[in-house]
Amino acid sequence: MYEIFQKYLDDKTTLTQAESDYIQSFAIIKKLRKKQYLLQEGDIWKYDAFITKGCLRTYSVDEKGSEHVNSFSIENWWTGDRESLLYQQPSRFNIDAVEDSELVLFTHDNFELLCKEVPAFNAMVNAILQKSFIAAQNRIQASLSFTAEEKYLNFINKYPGFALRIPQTMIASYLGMTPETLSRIRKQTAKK
Amino acid sequence: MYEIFQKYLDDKTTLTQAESDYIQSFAIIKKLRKKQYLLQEGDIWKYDAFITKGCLRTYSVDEKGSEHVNSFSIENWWTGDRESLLYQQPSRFNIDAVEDSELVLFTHDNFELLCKEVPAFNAMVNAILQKSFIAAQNRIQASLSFTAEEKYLNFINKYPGFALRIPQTMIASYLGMTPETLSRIRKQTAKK
DNA sequence: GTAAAAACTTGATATAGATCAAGTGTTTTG
DNA sequence: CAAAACACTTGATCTATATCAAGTTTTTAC
Repeated sequence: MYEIFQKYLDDKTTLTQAESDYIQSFAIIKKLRKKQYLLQEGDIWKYDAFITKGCLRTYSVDEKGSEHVNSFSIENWWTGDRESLLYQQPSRFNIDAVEDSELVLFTHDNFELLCKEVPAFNAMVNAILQKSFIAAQNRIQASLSFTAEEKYLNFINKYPGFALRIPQTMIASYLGMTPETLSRIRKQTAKK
Repeated sequence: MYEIFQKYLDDKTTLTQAESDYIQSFAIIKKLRKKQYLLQEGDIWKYDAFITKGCLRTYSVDEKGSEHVNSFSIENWWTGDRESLLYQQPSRFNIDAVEDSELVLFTHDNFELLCKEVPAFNAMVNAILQKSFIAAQNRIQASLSFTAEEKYLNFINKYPGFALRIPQTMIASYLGMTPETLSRIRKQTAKK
């Protein structure tokens, strides 16, 4: 499955053969069965993880035991807990597989080495971080200014396809509403 | 007021005198009166802006005319609209001064030049972006899992001092509730 | 220094969305 | 392939927070 990551690199950067090989030398391939954890609350996250296939979800569990989905990540995107990684502190999140999935992992030490030694790789990583931040900003704005229905319409517009792969309960949680509310909204918008 | 930015740089990086001078050569000092705009919706944002004094707020206005505060930024922090900057598209946000404020601006072209030519500066910028992203993630989590009261308590705990400088109406908007609700929560929590 | 504007509080009422509950359909798994 | 577990729907009711309204306090600006 490394080819998919290689294709991603070729698309996002211009690398010499030596650089490509160097990057690949650090890659760890990991497969996850549906529902399998990549990270559990309390663990310290130590990787940078690229998804070549499947779908993962990042969520937290509050004192009442309710789950809150922070994000979904699918193939050709990255996942992990940056806060736990940066401060090397126990994670407040769980990450698990929504579908059978395949990942390319780098230990963060190796990843930082790559950033240092391969300028184009570093530039790519910064560009990703920029976009992640912008996406997070937009999510905050949506959560502040949209009604439940608007949140749903915005979601399916922004991420068409997600709705087909991810159980409604999880999408409802991601959007900050109950599954019942989402079910009613879907019924209502289907009519129109 | 450049000294405050210089102190920030000295604190966050190790620079040669030449590098320091180089950075300063691009700095633009800007003063803002309370309520004055730094950026208005529809404008394209072209700077990187560091606050040496005061407090700014970033907000959007929805179709019904309601304002939604996306963030506050105070001295020793950065502000701007990264989405507008990165894609050079009209901003959906307004940024204005909550108090009389002073900024150090860099045009983004110069800023990128600095990132390219001064590695320590580039590293600092990446570290800021990391932290900004983590803060945004945490804000999303809070908005998904907290009640109105928990949001307020989390806010004053995380940003003590903000509550004293920023009108309650704006804080309420930042927290995604009405001013009336915040007023009632404050009354209630004061009793305890 | 005073009038106007803004910010905050408090009460009454409304409502979007939550919760509880029960039924149906659909995967998963031994 | 059967039954348990899970996902979704629908209805009835509840509740946290919004909205509307009026009064008070604080800030702003000439």
